[in-house]
Amino acid sequence: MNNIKVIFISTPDFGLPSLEALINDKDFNIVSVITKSDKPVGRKQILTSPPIKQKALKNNISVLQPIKIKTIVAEIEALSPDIIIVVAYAQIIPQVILDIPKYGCINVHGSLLPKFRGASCIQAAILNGEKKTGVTIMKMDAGLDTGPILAQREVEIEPNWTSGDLYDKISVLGGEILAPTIKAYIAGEIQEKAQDNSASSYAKMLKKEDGLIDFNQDAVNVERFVRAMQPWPGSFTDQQIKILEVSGEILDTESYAPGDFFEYNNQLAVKCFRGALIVNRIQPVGKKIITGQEFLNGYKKYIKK
RNA sequence: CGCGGGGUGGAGAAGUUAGGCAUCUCGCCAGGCCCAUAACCUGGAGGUCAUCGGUUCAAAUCCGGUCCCCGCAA
Repeated sequence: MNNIKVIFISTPDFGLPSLEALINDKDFNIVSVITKSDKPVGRKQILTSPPIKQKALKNNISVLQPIKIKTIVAEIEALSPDIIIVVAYAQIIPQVILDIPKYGCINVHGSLLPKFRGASCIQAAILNGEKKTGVTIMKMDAGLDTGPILAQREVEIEPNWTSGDLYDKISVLGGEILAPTIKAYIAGEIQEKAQDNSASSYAKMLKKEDGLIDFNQDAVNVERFVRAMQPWPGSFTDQQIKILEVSGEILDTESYAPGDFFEYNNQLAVKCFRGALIVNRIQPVGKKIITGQEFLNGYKKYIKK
């Protein structure tokens, strides 16, 4: 099997390893890449292309950037793809498009389905305190991440990993297994495995305000939360202070209220509902990222005696 | 010109609203205390207050220009 006509749909750099894998495999012929429109980015609001578009153009692949994917059904039909591959596109693909390719639409998803369906699957795994998660290649159907599974690969979650770390890992892993899985699938060598809906969970898309830390949680949960919200949306207190990195767990801190900053063994600590955490890196709004010790030295008004 | 915060000894901050001696915590150096110490005590060095200009008897502080950093937004 060679010269498989592929349309690749993705937007963020999460999809880059997958796109690269298809580009480097001569059995695939990428007839088009579909991604989101260019957006103004940064403080200067410079119009910037999605990373996927940049990669595609560098490899002379034509790029489509519809506002709504529904508007280019005819174009997709005209390309007569054998298969469509979707990696983190942030739009629902309508049934009319799912029906176009002979071999259907394939999705690369950043969790071990049926666990953590939805947009923030990676953050959810850390937030939930999972020991491992992974990547799933599945056939798309009308539901949200409900289609039959073609392949999965597991990743151990290291105790200090942020969502950013895990994201990188999973995106690379997805790129590694994508091409072989699709070839095996087209060759009819894969038995599709239906998802066990009773074991499913759903991780809804995060918003900026979801990064507000709830110090009425136990320290162990707050620590996971801080890692899960890194690098986006970040974790912050209601005092306009971002907390970037915490560690450890202190148990004998009865005299403070949840959310209080205090000094503990010459280090900055923050009280949670049960236990407290050492704060390693912190950032008051409008200021640079500083260490807990620096915060202790300079921001005395925030420190409870 | 998308909105907003900031630049003060080596680090992090206060002081700017209302102009009037350069302040605090930490670090550094020296000495002391101690069996000993990252603990404690005493003393010391280290500043063109980002930068350029203006107002004033007097500017970190008020006015104008420039450079740089950060948050929001994406």
